[in-house]
Amino acid sequence: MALKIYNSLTRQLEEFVPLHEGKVLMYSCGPTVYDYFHIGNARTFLVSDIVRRYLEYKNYTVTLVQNLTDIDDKIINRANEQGIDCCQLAQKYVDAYFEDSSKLGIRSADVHPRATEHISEIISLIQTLIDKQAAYEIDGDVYYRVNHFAEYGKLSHRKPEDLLAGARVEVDERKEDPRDFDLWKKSKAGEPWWDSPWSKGRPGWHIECSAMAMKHLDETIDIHTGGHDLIFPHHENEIAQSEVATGKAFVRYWMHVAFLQIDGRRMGKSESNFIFVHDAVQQYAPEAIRHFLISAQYRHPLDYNPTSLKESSSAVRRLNNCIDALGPYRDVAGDALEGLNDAEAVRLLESINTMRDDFEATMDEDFNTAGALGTIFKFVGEVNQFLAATDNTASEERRSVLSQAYRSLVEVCSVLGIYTEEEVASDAHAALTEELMNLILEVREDARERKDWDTADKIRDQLEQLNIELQDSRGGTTWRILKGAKG
RNA sequence: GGCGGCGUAGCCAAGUGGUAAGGCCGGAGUCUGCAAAACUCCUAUGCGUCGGUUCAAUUCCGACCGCCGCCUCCA
Repeated sequence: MALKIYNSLTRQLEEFVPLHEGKVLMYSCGPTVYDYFHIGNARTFLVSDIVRRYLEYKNYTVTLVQNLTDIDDKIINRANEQGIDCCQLAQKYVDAYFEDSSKLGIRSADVHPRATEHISEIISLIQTLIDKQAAYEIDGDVYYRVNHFAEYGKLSHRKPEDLLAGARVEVDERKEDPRDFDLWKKSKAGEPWWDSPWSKGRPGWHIECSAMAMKHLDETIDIHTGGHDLIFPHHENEIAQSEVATGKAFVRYWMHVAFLQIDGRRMGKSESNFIFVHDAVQQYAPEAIRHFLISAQYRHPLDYNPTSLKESSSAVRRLNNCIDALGPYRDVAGDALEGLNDAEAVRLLESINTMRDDFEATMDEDFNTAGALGTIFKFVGEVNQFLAATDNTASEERRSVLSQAYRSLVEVCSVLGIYTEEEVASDAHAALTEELMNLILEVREDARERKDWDTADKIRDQLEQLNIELQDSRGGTTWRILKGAKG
């Protein structure tokens, strides 16, 4: 099956063929670290994470680079407000970025380059552009000469004249053309600066991504992801800078993530209607937040509201219940599933295969995570049905198929990050917990024998307070520590 | 003005030229001391409106209505 990606550049679904077979070079636009990131930002980061995971699932070797913009007007302003150094401010939010994104299960990129650590690469790229007449210096500032690049506007599908007509561009009289943008900004008093051939100053916003993508990946990369708002001007400018500098295509597949909305409006820093991931993870389980963020296809707007998060929490609980129920079969050996006699087992095996095929077919269509969730939950229902018809003395055949169901389910859920396998609790502490629980359950069982329901219910209720859930069934009482109990 | 997106059950959301995945909530049952979980059944003759093409459209075409976004920093 072939993966297809919607390429913003062509506005079409295209079959994904990486430049180098089996290898994918991927760049994800990361945060500007002047504040915590909100769940709208998280949506984009999460999409990158899932694209990467799915490509790995398809056996590609992925190199993912995600930048950290650690010098910028907003950082300077915010640092001034707080009376601290830009570096301190940036470092604080870099740390927060890693902490919060890791809570959401977003894996670190292979490289997280910072703008301030690539000043020399940036300067040399700017110099190349100047040498090629694609940039010019005025009073220590360097501007990109948009007119020099005939294809300017090809990503955002804008005509040069339209860009002028809109004319919300701040007019700087010194620029040759209002559309020209900063490559290097001369520093004003009190601003941080780096030495350059033109002035003591700092890089413009767009140039860092070109420089760092080329340094850590290549002059042509396969996939570049970012929020929809970055199409213009950020990514348009990246193309202009990079392609003039190298004479090569910069990015082969551009992916842009639609906005997360709140109350029907875009969640944005400038709208003051955002919810920090930092706060959301206090309230909802990471898997629930992920489930919510991927419950719509990434190119469709998604509206945030507490109800949706609650729905996702419930959905994730259903999934966890199913996987937990499969847990006991996890380590059953054997793939030898030829010649099954048990018709039910055969049917479940077919369900497993169907689920995997459907999952892949759906994800192959431009990472349709919402559809993928559908296939997973359909399968959950089938597994539950099978389990309901299977008692504790399941046959070897059934145990083996259940084991396979477990592994398949965990694998696809891991691609989406909506299920995290718990570390095997094997320390002394866990063993003690186990024994204590056995003791408690034994006492409770005695109470139940006597029909002393008050005592039995008291034990159950108080354990629940400790996030331990008891379930009485014919086969006895089971317990488990609730995951994602925040929701 | 230019470019783009969205409108599918109470809510969220897939999807297809041939008759609507999945989740949540709700209702009725099974199981259970009760609960929880799970299971069973029920919940859109209809996919914004109006036209057109077609044997057949929610799916294609056109018009319209409503909502949103980008064109300026924002994922």
